[in-house]
Amino acid sequence: MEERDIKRAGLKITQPRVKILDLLSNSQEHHLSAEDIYKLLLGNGEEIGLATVYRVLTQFEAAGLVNRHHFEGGQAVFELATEEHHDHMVCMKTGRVVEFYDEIIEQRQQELARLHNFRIKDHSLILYGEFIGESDENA
Amino acid sequence: MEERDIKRAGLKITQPRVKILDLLSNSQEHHLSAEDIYKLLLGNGEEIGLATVYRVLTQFEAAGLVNRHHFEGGQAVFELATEEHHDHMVCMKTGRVVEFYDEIIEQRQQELARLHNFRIKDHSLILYGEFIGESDENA
DNA sequence: GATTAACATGATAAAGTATATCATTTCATT
DNA sequence: AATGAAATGATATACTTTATCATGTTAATC
Ligand SMILES: [Zn+2]
Ligand SMILES: [Zn+2]
Ligand SMILES: [Zn+2]
Ligand SMILES: [Zn+2]
Repeated sequence: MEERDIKRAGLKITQPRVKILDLLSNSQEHHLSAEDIYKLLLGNGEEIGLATVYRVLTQFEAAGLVNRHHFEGGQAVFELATEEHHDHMVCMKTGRVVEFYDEIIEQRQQELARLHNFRIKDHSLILYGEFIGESDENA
Repeated sequence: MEERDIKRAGLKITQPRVKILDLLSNSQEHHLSAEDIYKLLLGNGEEIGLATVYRVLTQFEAAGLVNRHHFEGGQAVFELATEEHHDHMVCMKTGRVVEFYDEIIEQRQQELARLHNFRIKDHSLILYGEFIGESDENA
């Protein structure tokens, strides 16, 4: 994701938009809440408003540049939409997020939808638990 | 679910608790938000406070009497925990909720967890879309 | 490069969902 | 019925997100 993509979305290339896209592209943990992004940017010495972060993320989502997920814990998290579709395992101790994709599950969803005369537009599969043998020291 | 279950949970049998349990037991749509419950009870002429509804639902959840789900749309919804585990399809037009259970998906989740050294404590699978050939007249 | 109109930002207000507080009421035991 | 413990409900507060709007920025045009 780069400036090209912002323009392609019909949005002006502004500092806040570029900064947010850069952060999502380069951050180690790439599932970030709006507030995470806001604080990380402030920590980097950038000037940005929280309202702008929320607004831009919503615009990016509408443009298909980012995906929004509702993990438990109040705040939605965002990630770049560069990767293929995947679902998530979330560690309840450390907050660590691992992505996975399983063709069998995806196909069964379609099959179940068909059985119920349902057309799937989107879905959310989140496994909550913990990684075995992992401490929560860096939670 | 009945008064017996409230007592079993170590809670006093009070009017608000009984009313909420009755509503969840007898309501046509049994996935209700705290505010749904509050307004339905008020509509029935019952006197109850919104804070009590939230408090009681949280207690019921902790006691395993109800399950909480985070469908999209801000408010969490609750349902009695009498049924076996199931997942949900949610119509984005009408709000209609259909429950399903698929052994293959459940087993694949376990398998994927094993592959990632993950112990599943809980999971959430929600399919969003629409039921084919259904209008949104009573959305 | 300057002009300019449209667009974007950010401080703040406001909305929406849920929890905390606490004086009063209800429950359940004696 | 008396009584202490627990629960209620009005309200305040917390928390996440969106709306408002004066000001600042972008990008197209000259
Ligand atoms: Zn999936
Ligand atoms: Zn992801
Ligand atoms: Zn399931
Ligand atoms: Zn259900």
